Amino acid sequence: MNMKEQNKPIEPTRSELEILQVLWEKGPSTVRAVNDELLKQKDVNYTTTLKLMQIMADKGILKRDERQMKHIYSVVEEEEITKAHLLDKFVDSMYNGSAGKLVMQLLGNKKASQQDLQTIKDLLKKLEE
Amino acid sequence: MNMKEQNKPIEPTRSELEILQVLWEKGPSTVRAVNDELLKQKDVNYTTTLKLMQIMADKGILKRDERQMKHIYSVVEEEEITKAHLLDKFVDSMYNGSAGKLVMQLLGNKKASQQDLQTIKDLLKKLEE
DNA sequence: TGTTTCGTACGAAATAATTCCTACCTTTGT
DNA sequence: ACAAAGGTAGGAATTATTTCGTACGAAACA
Repeated sequence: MNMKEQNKPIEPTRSELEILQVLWEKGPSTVRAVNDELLKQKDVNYTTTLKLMQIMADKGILKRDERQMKHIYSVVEEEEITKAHLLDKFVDSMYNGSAGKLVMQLLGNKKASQQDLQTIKDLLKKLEE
Repeated sequence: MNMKEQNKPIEPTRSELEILQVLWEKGPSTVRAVNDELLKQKDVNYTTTLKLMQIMADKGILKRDERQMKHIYSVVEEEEITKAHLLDKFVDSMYNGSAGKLVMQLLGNKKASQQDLQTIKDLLKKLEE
């Protein structure tokens, strides 16, 4: 019944992304749990979240375990895969595909902490080998 | 007449982003020029692009020079500022604010070329000073 | 000058995304 | 057994975004 399109990478909408983030952080969850999480950030009705998650399941972004009355939703695609894809798209469209340019901007920003710098240095060292 | 909201950072929609990209690359342009550029990627009607750019001007994302019949549109905010803002948002929402995590993913990807790596190393060296 | 081409303005239609109302079922607690 | 609380399912309403038709003015040119 579901019109899944597993081949094409997903393009979550803004709201869908919010839900993905909760599920990434919390792991498989009920709609209630996701909604409670979202409520910490914004005002949202329970059935709105329900509907959204149903739609996402329909699209194949989420799957759910219906064995219990309280359905458990989880993310279909690996978190890292989805993020990698979104990052690629971001780099392509914003930095013309140049990862270097992106990092340059990132490090030029306040966003990069000392710890980040160290992480990156270590990573580079590892890549040398 | 314009409902500009200069204070709040802009949240361009998907289509608006496409237009911004053209303007970033080509500099101030007519609607015709932007549309021609977009046509290389997708099928889009001239008046669609016109309308979109008018809306963007209305929102304060673009400004235009109406002195000539062929209006010239340009981007209001510095390219770097907008990109930095979008990058920030991306890091925050996808990597919980950790620039390090993002770079890790980036370097783990095929997306980072040898040149990118060198760029990043040089940048790090410069930051040390 | 007349007509064709190219431009803007603007409203409205078509789509996409988001939100919520209502119905109805199950579980829980009295 | 009954009421209250908490679930799901769907449709419908709303809002945001995208697309395009039509009107009409200015420029190009035969």
